[in-house]
Amino acid sequence: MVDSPPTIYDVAELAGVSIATVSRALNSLSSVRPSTRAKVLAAMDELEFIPNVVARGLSSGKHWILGLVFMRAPVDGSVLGVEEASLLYTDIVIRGAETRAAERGYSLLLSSADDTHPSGMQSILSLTGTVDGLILLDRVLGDDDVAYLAKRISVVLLAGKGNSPSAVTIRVDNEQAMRSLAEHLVQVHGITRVGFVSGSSDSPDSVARVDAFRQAITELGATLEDVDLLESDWTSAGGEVAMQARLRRPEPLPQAFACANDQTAVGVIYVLNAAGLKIPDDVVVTGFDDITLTRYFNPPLTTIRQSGGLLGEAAVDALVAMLDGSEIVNRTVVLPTELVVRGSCGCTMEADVRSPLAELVTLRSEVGSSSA
Amino acid sequence: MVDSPPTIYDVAELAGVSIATVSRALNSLSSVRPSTRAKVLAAMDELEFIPNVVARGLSSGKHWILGLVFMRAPVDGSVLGVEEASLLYTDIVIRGAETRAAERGYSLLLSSADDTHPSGMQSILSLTGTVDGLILLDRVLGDDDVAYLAKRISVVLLAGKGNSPSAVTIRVDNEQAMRSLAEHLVQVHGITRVGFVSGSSDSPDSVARVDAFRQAITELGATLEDVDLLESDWTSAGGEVAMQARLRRPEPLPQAFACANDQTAVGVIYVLNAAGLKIPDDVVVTGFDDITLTRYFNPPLTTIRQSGGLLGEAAVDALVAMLDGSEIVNRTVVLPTELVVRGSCGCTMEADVRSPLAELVTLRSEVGSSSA
DNA sequence: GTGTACTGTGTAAGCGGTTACAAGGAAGGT
DNA sequence: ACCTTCCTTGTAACCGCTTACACAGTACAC
Repeated sequence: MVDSPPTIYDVAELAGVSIATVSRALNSLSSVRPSTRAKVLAAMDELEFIPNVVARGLSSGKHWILGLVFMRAPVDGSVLGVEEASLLYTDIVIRGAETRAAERGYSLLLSSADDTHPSGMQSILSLTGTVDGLILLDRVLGDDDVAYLAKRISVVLLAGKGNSPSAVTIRVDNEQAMRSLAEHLVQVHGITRVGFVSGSSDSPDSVARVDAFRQAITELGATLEDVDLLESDWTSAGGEVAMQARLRRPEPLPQAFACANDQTAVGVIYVLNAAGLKIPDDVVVTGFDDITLTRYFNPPLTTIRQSGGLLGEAAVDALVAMLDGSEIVNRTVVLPTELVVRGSCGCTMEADVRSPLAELVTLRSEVGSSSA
Repeated sequence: MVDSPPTIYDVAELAGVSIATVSRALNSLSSVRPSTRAKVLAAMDELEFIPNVVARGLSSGKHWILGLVFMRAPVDGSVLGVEEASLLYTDIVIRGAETRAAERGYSLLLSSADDTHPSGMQSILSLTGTVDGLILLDRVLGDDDVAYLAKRISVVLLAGKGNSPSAVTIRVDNEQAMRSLAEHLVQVHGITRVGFVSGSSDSPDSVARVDAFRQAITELGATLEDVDLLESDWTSAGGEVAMQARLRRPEPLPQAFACANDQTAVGVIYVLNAAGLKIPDDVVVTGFDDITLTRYFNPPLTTIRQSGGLLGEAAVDALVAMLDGSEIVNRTVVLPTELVVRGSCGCTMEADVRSPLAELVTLRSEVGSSSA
C-alpha cells in the first residue's frame, strides 16, 4: 500500500541482467547459467519480489483460476429465503472443488447466479477473461447459454441434466440411488405405498430423483399416488410446509416418504412428530445426501450417501484435464451413491456399533484403504 | 475456444474509430459524441465483444476481485478429518461475503490455507496481484504475517483476535454472548456448576468464548472446574470424543455444558443420551451459532445466534470502504449476538409457537422490518 | 586458426486494455 | 472574417510479464 511493489524490471536492474533473463530464471524453462540464476534469485529475494499473476496471465493466457458458478436463492423470494444459508450440500461441493483446485495449483473464483437477475449470463461471460475454465452448478444456465459459453471456454456441468452435448457433465447416480432405496423399502420393510418430497422443481437432480423413484417403485409393484408427491425447495422449512399441507388432506398417508435431501426429511419428520406420528413406526422417512448432522437425530436418518466433496473434486479434475488438452475425457461422469440404512426406515441395530462416531471411523478406514 | 475473442482493436476497426474512443465509450467517463458511441456500441454488439477484465486490471490496477482465505482442516490430521466437510459456519460466512461482494460488483476468490503447508503465506502473497483486497478468516496467519501483508494490500480480519494493529477486524461479541448465556443458566435455571466444551484451541473465537464464559460464571458465583473444561475441535465427533472421555472420569458431572458451537453440542448430547442421561433434565447443554438444523432436534438446542452471513457481509463492506478510500473505517467492528432459548436448557414453551418454521417466519419479519 | 554448433542473454513486440497529451473542428464572441 | 475556447477524437506510452528472434561468446572439430 506504500510504494508500488517491485517488478521484473527492478529485479533485472539490481541483478544486472535483462528482464528476459529474469523471466527465464523465474520460469526455469529455457537455459540460464547457474551463476546468473543465482544472481537473479538473490535480487528477487532482496526486493521481496512477487511475480504479478495478472500480467503473467495477460501475456501467457493462463490464469490459474477456475470459476465456479452456483445458484443463489433469491433473498426476497419466499418466506423461506432466510434459510438459504443452509444449502449445505452446495457448500460441500464448493469445498471439494476448492481443495482439489488448490492441489492442482488453481484458485477458485466464486460467482453466484441469481434467478431474479436475468443478466446473469452477462456476468458469467465477463468471467471468461479471468478464468481458465468454468464449473456450473445445478441449473444456473439453460442449454443454449451453456452451448454458447462452451464455445468460448471450457465448461463442466455439475449435477446438470446430464445430457448436455456441449460440455462435460458430472453428476451422481440418482437412478441407482433411488432404485436401491425403493428396493429396500419394498423388499425389506414390505412397504406398498410410498410418498416423495421433492426439491426445487427446476433442479435437474430433483427431477431425476422423482422420476427414478417413481419408476423403481412402480416396477416393484408398489404405488406412489399423485397426492403423495409433495413439492418442496430443498430446505427443512420447505419440508415442513409441504408436509403440513399434506396432513390437511383427507387421504390416508402412505407408509413411507422419501425426501429429495436430508434437510427436507428433517422438516418432514418434525411435522409428522408434531402431529403425533412416530418415525419409523407410523411413517418411514428417508433422506438424500448423508449430511453429518442427521446421523445424530433420533431416530438417525436413513439416507443415500453421496459425496459432495468428490463431486467438486471430479469437476475440477475434468476441467483441468480439458485445459491440459487430454482427449481422454468422458463426456459424462456418473458418481456412485450408497444406501445408508439407519433408524428412520425401521431398521434397528446395536446402538454402539452404529454410533455416529463409530460410523465415522468406519468410513475413514474405508476411505483410507481405498486410496492406499 | 475457436478463434480468439474480439478485442477493442476489432471493435475500433469495425466502428471506424480509434481504440481510445472504444475504451471511452465502454467506460462512459469522458465525453463521446452520442452518434459515435452508438456506432461503437453497435460494433461491440455485432462482434459480441466482452471486455477483458484481466487486461483492464493490469492497466488500471483495479481487479474487482476480493480474496477470502480460510483455514482448511488438514485432511489426514485426525480420525475426525472426514467431518471437516461440515464446517458449516465458515460456509455461511463465505456465502454472505460472496453475496455482498456480488452486490458491490466484486467477485470472490477463494483460497484455503492449510496447517500442514507452512508456505501458505507464499500463496497468499501471490494473490496480492490478483485481488484488490483480502479477507482472512479466523486464524490463517500470525500477527507478523498479517502486518506484512497489510503493508501491501488492504486486509480485513474475520473472527481474529480482534486486536491486530495492522488491519480492520470484524468479529462477534463473544463476551456479551457468553455473559448472557451464563446469566440465563445461573439466574433462570439456578445452575451453580457448569462445564464448557471448546472448539479448536488455536482458534481466537474458541479462546474468547472459554475466557468470557469462565469469567461470567465466576462473577455470577457459579463454578467451572478444570475437569469440566473439555477441548474439542468444532465438530460433532469431537464433541462425542470429549464427552466420552469426561464420562470415564470419576468426578460428578456439572449441571450444564455450554459448547463453543452447535455441532459440538450435538455430539455432546448424543453421548450423554447414550449414557442414559436426559437433556435437559439430567444435564443442560447449549450451543453457539444457531445453525438451522439444531432447531429440529429434540429437544431443540438453546444456543447463541450469530449471523455468519452478516459477518461476511460486514467484512466485504469494510474492505470495499478501505478500497474506496473512505477514512471513516472502524478499526474493529463487533457484531451483536442473541441468546436463543429453546428446550435444551430446560425452558419449555408452547410447541406450536416455537416450531422451527414459526421461528423462521418471526425471524424473517424482524429482518424485514429492521432493514426497512 | 577458421568454421560450425550451441548455449546464454538481450532486444523488442506483443497480451488488451487505460489514459495523458496533442490536435482537429465546431461554436461563440467581437 | 478571425481568434478563442471547448468538445471530441486520435496517438502513443504504459501496466508487468512472456517469448520469438537476433546476437554474442564459447567449445569443439578440422
